[in-house]
Amino acid sequence: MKKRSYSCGLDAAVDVVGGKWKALILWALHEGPRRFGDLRRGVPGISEKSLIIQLREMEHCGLVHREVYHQVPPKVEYSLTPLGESLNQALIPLGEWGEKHMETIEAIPAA
Amino acid sequence: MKKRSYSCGLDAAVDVVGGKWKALILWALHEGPRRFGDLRRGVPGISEKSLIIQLREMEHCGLVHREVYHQVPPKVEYSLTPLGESLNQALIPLGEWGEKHMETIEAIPAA
DNA sequence: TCAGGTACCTACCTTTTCTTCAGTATGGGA
DNA sequence: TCCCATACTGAAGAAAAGGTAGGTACCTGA
Repeated sequence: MKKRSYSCGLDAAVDVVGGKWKALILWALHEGPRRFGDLRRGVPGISEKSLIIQLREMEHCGLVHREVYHQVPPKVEYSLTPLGESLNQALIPLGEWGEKHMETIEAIPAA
Repeated sequence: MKKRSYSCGLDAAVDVVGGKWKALILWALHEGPRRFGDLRRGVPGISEKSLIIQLREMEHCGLVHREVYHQVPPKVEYSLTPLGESLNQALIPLGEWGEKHMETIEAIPAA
């Protein structure tokens, strides 16, 4: 969250789910609660540090819920809140678009 | 475009439309072609430089079309390609989500 | 002759984001 | 006694993104 006022709904949504990882993390949670280490493996390429930061921010925004089990070794489960769930629904068409045009996208030259 | 392979469709879509501005620019084009200066005014807060860079990248990806009119003073129109149009469609639910939850989002404390 | 308007480009700098790597706490098992 | 696994934290630095300020080119009209 950086802004306080938005020019449109998309502006607000991008502010919340923008960045390199948030959408992917949200997506990785859509089948139910997952542990930290499990999430880390489920979002290929992310570093521990980034994952934690993103999770904290999304928790702060009310998108994900964090449940600590006082065990040794520690166990923490992350899950979607209803708000996170609704956002995830809104991301489905975007995911489908990417799926459909993935070959086109991959064929774009780097330079 | 930074990656060559994606873990899922959403990953690919985020790679294409990620960042602070691309989604907003795409959105601003959804009613038809717009001139550079017009776009600049239509995407509040963006700097000239960022707008140009984003437009170039999206042109490169085949999302927008750039039409130069050889006039003085110069006139350049940007419009959506069919691919850009389809991506825009996929962004609609996200925009609606943002619209619906904007008050909630704005109420999130900064710290 | 000279400012005006449009669509840029370039250099420089700051801010933000991401990664890497090292380290912490806990208690069970070898 | 020491190592293991998990879920973190912190420092440091690189890389990416963004902003600012200046300049270019062209023709028009004053």
